[in-house]
Amino acid sequence: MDWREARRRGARATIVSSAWDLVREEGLPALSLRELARRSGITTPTVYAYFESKSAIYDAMFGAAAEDCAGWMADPVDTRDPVADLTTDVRRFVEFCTADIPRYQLLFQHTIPGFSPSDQAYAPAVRALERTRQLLRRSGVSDPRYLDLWTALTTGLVDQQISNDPGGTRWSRLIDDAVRMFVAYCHDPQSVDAGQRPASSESA
Amino acid sequence: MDWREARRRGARATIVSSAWDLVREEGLPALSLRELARRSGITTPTVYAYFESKSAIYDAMFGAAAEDCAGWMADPVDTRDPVADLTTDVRRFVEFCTADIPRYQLLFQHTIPGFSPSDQAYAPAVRALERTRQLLRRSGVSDPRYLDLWTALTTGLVDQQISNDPGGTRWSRLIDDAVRMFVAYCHDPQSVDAGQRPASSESA
DNA sequence: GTCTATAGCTGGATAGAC
DNA sequence: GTCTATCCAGCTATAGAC
Repeated sequence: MDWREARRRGARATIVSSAWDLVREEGLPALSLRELARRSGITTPTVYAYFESKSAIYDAMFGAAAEDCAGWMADPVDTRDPVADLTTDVRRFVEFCTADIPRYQLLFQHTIPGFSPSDQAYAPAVRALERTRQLLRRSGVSDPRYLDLWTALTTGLVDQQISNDPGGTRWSRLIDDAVRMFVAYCHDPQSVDAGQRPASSESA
Repeated sequence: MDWREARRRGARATIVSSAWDLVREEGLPALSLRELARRSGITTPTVYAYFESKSAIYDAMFGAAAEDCAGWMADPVDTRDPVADLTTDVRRFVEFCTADIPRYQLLFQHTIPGFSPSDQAYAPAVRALERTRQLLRRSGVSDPRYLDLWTALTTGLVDQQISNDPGGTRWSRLIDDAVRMFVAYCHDPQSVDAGQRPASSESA
């Protein structure tokens, strides 16, 4: 392995780390190359020695965050209770997302005007989704429609938690309910009509 | 009613309308007072004759969009089938959100750095939520926790539809499933364990 | 690779004449 | 209320010496 290349990677990683520190404090759109250079102890042109544009920095930040996400979610959860494993998985996901909102915005919302991640930076997210797919399979859910329903449910919890109760637990504490609701329906979607119990009171 | 005041309101409304045209084309963060003035047929200082700051323009835009939302959702849905009414309501909501993504971003995501809506601009959103609460009640759901679960589920569908399949129907076509899943669980949350059916195949 | 210096542009907001 | 003219600040990105 080339030492020069290793040095270069290290310098890039330092800049990306400073960039994350910056946006955590100032917000995702507040990333500026001047301030980034200042915090990294270098000057703006030097930043361009490592990244060809601001967008390339966002891409490297995206890649690092996606790796963090994959690592955070990767711990084994196999307790021989598939539903409990699913619950653990969502809990981890919600914790990961709510712990760092700018990171969530870059990874899962498309809030930066010109930026979309490269395939390389996006790869860990694909792996994470595949892992979720397998967890669902072990719980007896394999219909791809239900995988979509699952991602809607979990990102909805995260989204509401972040948007309407940042730092709180108003939605994250609903994870157990959400998972049980989801699994029950996917296991027996037809049975729901039998349980219908329309309210008789109150109209218009 | 004062004619001067009416004129003033009309001019303000024109500017706000131009602002929405602009962000629909260029994206929410691309709103600039220069371009807004140009499109409105006036100059930048004149904008300041009607709005004291850029943030005030965002606030007026928010208020207009919130009124649009309330109006869009307000049509009666009473078909004497509460669950069908709920489904109609979600369908309307998803259509409203996906029809105009910058509008969705301003209303429901908090993506503009310094901006948060005034209480006045926010009021229609409160009314809409109250209406949803009543619809849920008519379906036999009154636990506030389940209202939160409901908002998570519906915004999750919108969020995934916009983020991962803009212009498509990959998530919006799951609305029926989502509503039935939700109602079934809320009507009988305890029954779900009975339906457990862990998959025996496949491990690690 | 790293710097100084700066180009080139766009932004929000204001002064002051009319 | 509306304009012309402008201030001042910030930004990305580059030129060119070392």
